[in-house]
Amino acid sequence: MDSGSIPVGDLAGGLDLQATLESGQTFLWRRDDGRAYETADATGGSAWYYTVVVGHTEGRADVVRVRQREGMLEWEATTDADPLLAERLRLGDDLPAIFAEIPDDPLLDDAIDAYRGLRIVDDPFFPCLVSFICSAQMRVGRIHGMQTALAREFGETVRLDGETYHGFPTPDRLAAATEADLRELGLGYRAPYVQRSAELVASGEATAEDVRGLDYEDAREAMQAFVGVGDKVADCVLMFSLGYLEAVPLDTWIQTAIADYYPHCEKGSYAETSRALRAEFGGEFAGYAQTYVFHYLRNQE
DNA sequence: AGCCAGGCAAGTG
DNA sequence: CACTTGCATGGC
Repeated sequence: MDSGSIPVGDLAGGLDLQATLESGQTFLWRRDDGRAYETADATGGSAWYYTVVVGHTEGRADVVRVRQREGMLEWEATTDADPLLAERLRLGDDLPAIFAEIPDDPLLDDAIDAYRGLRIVDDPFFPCLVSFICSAQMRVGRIHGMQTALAREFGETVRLDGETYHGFPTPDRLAAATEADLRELGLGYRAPYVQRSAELVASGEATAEDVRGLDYEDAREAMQAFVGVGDKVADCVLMFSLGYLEAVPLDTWIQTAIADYYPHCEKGSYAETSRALRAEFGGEFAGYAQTYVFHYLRNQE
């Protein structure tokens, strides 16, 4: 077991680990105090979170545990987690510079003040894709539960200190699952979408490389080659895995925010409304603004 | 009991 | 192109 700590007080804009991991942008981390993961709560501030990383070390999966305490991001892992955490948590993002690009308005100011230090994540593509295919018409807590179930049933196991951990399943493994297998895990009508998209990735018929590097709106179209991916899911994967920080996923919460705060942005179609809200949120880092607003609104009664 | 949740695919006009 | 319908499931 390796360990280390990263002084996050020195980072531009700091870090709020709990908000970052529990804001519904990643479903690959679990809190090992066993508490609910549905919304942020006061006890999560120094909780341990863990994930299983597949493909970081040749020939095996790694376990990484982190917690934030006294200005440090402390980690224990079966590998050197410093570079991994810097990538996954986008510790290099200059938050003050990003906030400077986001306009001031009452909602954005409140949301950013409430969760300053929340960072967009950089998740691996396939797990992120599957997570957001599963997200359709589903609450955050249950999406998280589905990914846990997928890992438990189909993921590679890692044993450490007498505990068994499960990594996220590979495309091959989920492509080989049947729709009935996946329905048994509670995926509902999303089951065939996950299976068919896994086949596309496993066969190479559609991959992240078809999308990476395209201009944002072309990338959003290209994402829809995957089954179960429309405009909204595409935007989530683009932001949380492929680094398109201008993406503004229009989910039900954001639609409500548009109606309540930005009615002039409602243009009748996803593409036009998204474009208008992207401009309203300052363009280049509009996704950051969107993610703060989503987390903020979702945690208001 | 009904309504809702980080929507999408398929069918129709 | 826009619009409508069907789709799983658990929590409130």
